Amino acid sequence: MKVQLYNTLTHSKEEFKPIDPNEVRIYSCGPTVYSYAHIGNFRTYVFMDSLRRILKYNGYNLKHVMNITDVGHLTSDADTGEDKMEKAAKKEGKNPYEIAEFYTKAFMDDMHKLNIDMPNIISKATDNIPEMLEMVKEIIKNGYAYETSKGIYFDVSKLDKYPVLSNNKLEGQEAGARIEVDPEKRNPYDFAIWIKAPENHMMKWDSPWGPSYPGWHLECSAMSRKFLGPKFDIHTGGVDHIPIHHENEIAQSKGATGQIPANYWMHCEFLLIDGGKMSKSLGNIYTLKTLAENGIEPLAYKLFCFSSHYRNKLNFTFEGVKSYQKALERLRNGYEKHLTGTATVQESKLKEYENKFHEAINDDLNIPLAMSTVWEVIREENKSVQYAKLIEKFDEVLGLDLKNYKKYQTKVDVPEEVQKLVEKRTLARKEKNWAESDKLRDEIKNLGYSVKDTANGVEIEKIL
RNA sequence: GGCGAUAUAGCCAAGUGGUAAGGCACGAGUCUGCAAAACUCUGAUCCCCGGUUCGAAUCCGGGUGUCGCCUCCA
Repeated sequence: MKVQLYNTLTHSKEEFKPIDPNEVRIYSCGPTVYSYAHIGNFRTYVFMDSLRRILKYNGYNLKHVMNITDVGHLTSDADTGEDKMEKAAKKEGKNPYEIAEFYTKAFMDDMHKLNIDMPNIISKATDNIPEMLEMVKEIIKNGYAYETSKGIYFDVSKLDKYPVLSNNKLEGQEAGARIEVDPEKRNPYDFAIWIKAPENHMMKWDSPWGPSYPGWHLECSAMSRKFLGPKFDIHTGGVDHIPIHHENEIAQSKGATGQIPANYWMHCEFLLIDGGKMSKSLGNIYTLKTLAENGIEPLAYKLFCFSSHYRNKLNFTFEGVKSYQKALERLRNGYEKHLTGTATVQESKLKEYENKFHEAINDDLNIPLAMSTVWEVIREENKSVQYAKLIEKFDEVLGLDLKNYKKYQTKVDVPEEVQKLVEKRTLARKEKNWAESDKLRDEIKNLGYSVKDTANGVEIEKIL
């Protein structure tokens, strides 16, 4: 079955054809590890996860690289701001390497919680400085860069075409409207590929231009070429990367190798919060931890991401994400029911569901549509292990870890006080003393726990 | 000012020419001492106006609203 992917480069859906039929080569822009990643960041990694899993589902082998940005990402694109890593380090009283290590680990932990299928190569920018330096030299040699007092700048006017991804018309933009004009720059859109370090800069390396450090965009160009070669298949990132980061990455690669590094450029849309932008001033930058504090599992957030197509904005609300916490639990329930089912299902019926699912995911990752098929199978009246197996197969793409559903069933530590009340209530119920039993239930509720009488005995849950 | 996206039931949303997937909530029911949970059932003609067409949520034109980017951001 053909895989269709939307390519930002051509603004259209295209049939996916890998360069090497035996191995799809992918590069994904990874995190800048200067603070905890938020749920908006993770939407993009959930998208990356789906892409990986869908390609694998279609039988492709992957060689996939993701970078960890631990240097050179400035707080302003005017090449005047502070390095994010150093800023965070200053704030937390640590050195930049400690900051990077700490937040890289936090990031990996969260990725694991989301059951993200990880790229096989994950590499830090600071481990690839020689390759970057080499690329700077090539770009200069090829006549695409020049030196100023601040560093080495890429000359966008030397390119046949500068914005290739977006339709931004440079003429329509007012140079310096919002960023300072650097008189040494030849064109307003020229950007730093290599930056001369000020005296107090902590992360710096020797170079022909003295102690200095790389521009943010350079790492992706250098690392993708190092691990995947000058031309690979797919490049992923968030939509915000389109106008600057990916344009500049393409510019650098063209300057060094003469070609656009990837054939397909895929971008995940933003997550909105309550219909608007996520921002520090509104205090709505949520992390997986924030969600956990509200009783939302990481995998419920992942399922929430599946409610919308990756190229559409998705509106996050707590009400909305809670509904997927519920849905996740029902998904597990439904799977469990099939697991113990004894009905026999015709192969053709299974095939029909499988095709429907497969067609949806192959149509530019239409997971929201694919989910409707998943629910159809879950809700199938005839409970059958065959359906359970089919759901397991679907979960190879979804990555909701349904097979291990038991692992996620809430195990709460109940305080002794509550435990005693529960026992008293069980006794009262045995004696059919409903008044007493209901009174005890209220008392337990006041302590923050709810009791449910199920066929298998009493279940206690912490009220969130 | 430039670029772009979007407008589908209470909420989140899929669907790009043939009479609207799915999830959650609400309501009803089964079960239960009651409740909860679980399970089943139930709902929309698709922002407005005009056009193309045998036929449009789906194409075209106009309008209105919302949102994003153009500054760091996934």
